[in-house]
Amino acid sequence: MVIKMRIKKENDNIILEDAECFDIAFSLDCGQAFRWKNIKDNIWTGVVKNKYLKIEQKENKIIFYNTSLEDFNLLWKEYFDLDRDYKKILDSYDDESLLIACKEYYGIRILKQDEWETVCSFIISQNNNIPRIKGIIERLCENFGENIGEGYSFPSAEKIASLKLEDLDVLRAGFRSKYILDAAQKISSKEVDIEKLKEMNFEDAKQELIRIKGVGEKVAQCSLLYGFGRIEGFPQDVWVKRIVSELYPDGLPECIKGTEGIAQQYLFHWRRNLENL
DNA sequence: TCCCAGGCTCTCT
DNA sequence: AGAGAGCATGGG
Repeated sequence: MVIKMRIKKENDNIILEDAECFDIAFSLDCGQAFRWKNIKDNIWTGVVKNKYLKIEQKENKIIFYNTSLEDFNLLWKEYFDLDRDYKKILDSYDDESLLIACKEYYGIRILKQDEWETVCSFIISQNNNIPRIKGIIERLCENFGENIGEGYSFPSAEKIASLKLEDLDVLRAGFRSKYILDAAQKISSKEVDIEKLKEMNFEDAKQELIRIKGVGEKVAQCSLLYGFGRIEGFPQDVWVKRIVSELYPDGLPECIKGTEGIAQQYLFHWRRNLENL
């Protein structure tokens, strides 16, 4: 499969030209990742694993500042899911409402985030609102992550597992702190083994994740979709449940079979923004 | 002030 | 197995 885009190196930057179906603002701010900051216009900064990135979109170009070709190929290409043909997938949809959502928010991509970070982040997301989720995660990184010069990395499961429950009070995460600690302990001890999860089928992997306290159906689906690249995941939060009951009471459209997670992300963002009008 | 947030656990039927 | 209360905290 060949995806239409051109990759150029210019000074210390990587320039991506004519990438199809890639809107960085939609992708970074549609509720799947919580650490990206919109510093101005269409410029965003964030930290993934131990790398800081400043990224800008203008016209047909996306600029990855201070990025080596090696980092682009080894990290960012996967993170932004650049080997997947989103245009082809969206073109295959034939459901009326879904097409509206896809047209309105064309360019959302499913980010391939770090597995542990995703599990932890979506544990924090439960019964919570997005500004507060971002705040808790920011405090988690500043207090327990590593200073990488510009910003902090997301702390490892091992680091969090070494802490006491009351050490997490600084997060002001409420009842979620004990879940964060349990997730860190089970993952760092490999009682829940991330590497093995990657080899499992979707249902088995989901059941493994649910062994972590504070991880239920929804958090497990989010983890698999955003952290493991399992685009067949279909997390149903309050918004998606509304969509399903309003539009698809008799079942999801056949056309999204296999790419449910991508359809879900467009529908989620669309339905959620309708409410804010 | 009150309601609610990208839910889960525990308890009671 | 299905329903409902309780949960910590703070944004709007």
